[in-house]
Formats: sequence, structure tokens, C-alpha cells
Amino acid sequence: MACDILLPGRILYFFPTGHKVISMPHTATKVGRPRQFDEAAVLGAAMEQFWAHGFHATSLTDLTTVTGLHKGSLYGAFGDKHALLLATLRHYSKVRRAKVDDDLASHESPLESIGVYLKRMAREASAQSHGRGCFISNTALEMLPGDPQVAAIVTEHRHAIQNALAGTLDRARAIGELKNTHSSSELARFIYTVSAGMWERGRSSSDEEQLLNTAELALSTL
Amino acid sequence: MACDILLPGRILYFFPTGHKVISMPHTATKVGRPRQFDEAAVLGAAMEQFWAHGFHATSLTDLTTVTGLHKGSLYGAFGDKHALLLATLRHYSKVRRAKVDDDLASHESPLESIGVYLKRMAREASAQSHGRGCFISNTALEMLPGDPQVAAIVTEHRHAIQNALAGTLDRARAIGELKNTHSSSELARFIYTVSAGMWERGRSSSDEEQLLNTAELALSTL
DNA sequence: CGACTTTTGTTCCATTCGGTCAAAAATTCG
DNA sequence: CGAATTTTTGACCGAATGGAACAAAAGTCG
Repeated sequence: MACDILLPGRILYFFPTGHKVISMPHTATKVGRPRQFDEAAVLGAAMEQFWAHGFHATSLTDLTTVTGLHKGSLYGAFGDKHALLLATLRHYSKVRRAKVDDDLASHESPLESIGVYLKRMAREASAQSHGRGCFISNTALEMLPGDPQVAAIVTEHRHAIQNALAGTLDRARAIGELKNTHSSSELARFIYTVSAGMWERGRSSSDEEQLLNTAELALSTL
Repeated sequence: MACDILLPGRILYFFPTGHKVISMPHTATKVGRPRQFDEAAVLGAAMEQFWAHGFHATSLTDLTTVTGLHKGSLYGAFGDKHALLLATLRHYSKVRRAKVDDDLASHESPLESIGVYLKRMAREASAQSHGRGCFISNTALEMLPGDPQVAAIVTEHRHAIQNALAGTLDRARAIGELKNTHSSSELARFIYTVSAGMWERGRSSSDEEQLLNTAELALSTL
């Protein structure tokens, strides 16, 4: 069983056996024509598109429009449409987790930090801001079940968020801020669930105040 | 401004003004070839398809496969793909609301009834059962913002559920079952939010027990 | 400089898409 | 029966799709 690395890359040669030689872009050597675009910017633009319209409703033409790249470049750099989706998901997850960590360390008081997190979720969920909820959450709803690669990213992201929340809850419990006696992991799942629910509500309701209200209600139960 | 009813129906005649004469199927007269399919069954099959794969990932060919009808029949009976989606959404909403009402009247104790509701949401959200969550909620995430007709159905459905919950909470408060002092409508929105969040979790996690745990946690805060 | 390597921009292609149409079939009404 | 009406059927349409191929361009390296 030879190497069957799929993407991204350009097919250089087909063995008679059916196996392929693929050039991996952006590796080691500096020889060859250099990239003329900012990879992060392109990834961001593609993400915005997928985020706003979903995977199936986004065409390659849409992607070339928002990224400014042509099909060939997109294909060569990231692989096919689905591989590009995975890349944007990983990109989002990284950025997102950093932001969550920021929120959860924003105050001396762990519980107050969780409040910051929840309120930001509510505000971002509202249609008044952009009303698109969480990119990963949306993609999960569109692609799952049925897409193992997306599933892996989604599951890992969710666990990362829940672990960050659980850790913060542990700190709160340690200093006696927590009145709720449920385990930190249970409470973390609960908080994540409320966030996800607010994202859904934000899709069809632009009432930010009601979402913030729900966030505070959830916070008050801890 | 003449009648501009759009669908479903077959265009019989175009006025020179641009207006159309449309025959409304399944009305009054009994003349003509009778339907050879069960409308409700077809609606159900189409709903299953949309529910499992979403709107954009479902092709007309998929729909003809699962319903057994040909394109022409589908078009004649329900209109185009989008109109069929709306029909399945309305169908689902009707069935769903009846089931919710059942849950909320299942016990003498209003609070216990809400527990029944929440636990069923958790169980249905889990991938162990079907893991597809709520059809309307999924469609909202895929189509909104940007689809006013879907938005109207989603909003109405959500309000109906929230009103049913709020009414049940009122009854609970009246007999002193409620310890939480927040308003019934706030608590109803909270419960709905937790449900929606569990649906999202169920997409990538099959752990029914953890979902039930969250349901009970939410219930205990009332 | 000239061989080599990678990106870029364009073109092409087979397939699939949602939707339309006209004729055949099935029924009621006169 | 025959006219009228509706549904069914299957062929058909133009447009758009995702992806592949390829020559030109733009660099590096010996």
C-alpha cells in the first residue's frame, strides 16, 4: 500500500499502477514561482463565504470571486472545494479557540469571565451583528452526519471549548464561586449547549436583548 | 393588482398583461385523472430527504427517487423545489407542535411535563436515535438569513413552541412549582435554547446520556 | 544564461442541475 | 361514446457545476 496522500497538491505523474506523484506546495524548497497571494487572507475570504452561505450553496465561481484567485491557483494551493472547506474550518477553530481563551481569562473572577464569554456568544449570535452564529456549528449541521473529516474537526473543536470551560469552572469552584454542585464537565457541556442554542435563535430573531437575557439566565444557574 | 398566487399549480394561460391563470390542484371539481399517490406520504418522504441532507444537497432526482414520482408530477402537485421545501416545513411544524402539546400535557405536574419534553428532545437529538435534530431548526441554519418565506415559518414555529412552554410554566408558577423567579417567557426561551443546543450537539456526538444529563440540568434550574 | 520548478490564467469537458413541455393515460360529465 | 379536464410520463432544455489540463509567466539555482 503506497502513499495515498490525497490533497492538496498537483498531480505530476501517474504510475501505471494508478498511484500518483503529487507535488506538495509551500514546502522546503524555495525554487519556482512564488505565491502572489496572502494565504491567510484567501483562507479568510473563503471562510466568510462558506460561513455566510454554507458549503453546498457556495460555488467555485463564488470562491474565485471572493478570493480573487483563479480556479487553477485555488486548486493548486488548497485542493478541491471540500479540502478548502476543511482548511477554513481548521483556520476558524484556531482563531476561535484563542478568542475563547481570551474571554475565559479576561477577569480575575472565573465566573465573571464565563459571563463575558456567554454575552459575547449572545451578541455574535444576534442578527444585529451578523447573525451567522458559529461557523463550525453551522457546518456541522450542514454536513453531519455523513462527513467524517468534518466530524473530526467539529468534535475536536467542541471538546476544546468544553475543556476550556470546564477548566474555568474548576477554578471558580476552587475559590468557592460556584454554587451549582454539578460536575464541571457537565456544566461546561451545559454552557456550550446554551451557546449553540443561541446561535440557532439568532438566525431568525434579531433581538439581541432577549439573547443576552438568556445568557444571563444561564450564567445565574452556575 | 391582480391575484399573483404563485404556487402550486399549473399555468394554463398567460394574459397579455403578464398575469397568469393557474389551475389549483385538488380543489372543488372531481373531473380529470385522479391522483395516484398519497399526498401525505409523498410529503413525508420529501421531508425525510430534506431533513437528512438539507435543501441544497438534495437534488430533484433525489426527490423523485424517494417519492417515486416523476419531476412533472412533483412540479404539478407542489410546485418547484423550494415550494416543496416550504410544504414539508409546514407539515413538520404541524406534526411537531401536536407532539409538543402532548408532552406538555402528559403529566398532572406542569414541571414534570416540561421534563418529559426536554428528555425527548435530548433523546431525539442523539445520534443514537437518528441524530438529525429538529427539521425546522436545521433548515433555519441552512437557509437563514436570506429566505423570508422560510424565516416566517421558522419564526412562527419557534414562537408557538415558546408560547406552549410559557403557558406550561405559568401553570407551574400558579401552583407554586416554580422556584425560578424569571418571567415565564424568559424561561421558555431558555428551554427552547437548550433544546436547540442539544440538537447541534447530537450531530457530532452520539452520547445520549450526556444529552439527557444536560436536559435534567436545565430542568433543575427552573 | 539556461535548466528547472511552481504559480497563474485560461480553456475545456462531462455531468448534473432545476425546470419545461407535449403527448399519453385516466377519469368525469354531457 | 366523445368532449373536457387533470395527472402521469419521459424526453428534453439551457445553464451552471466541479474539476482537469495546459501553456504562459515568474521566479530560483547551478
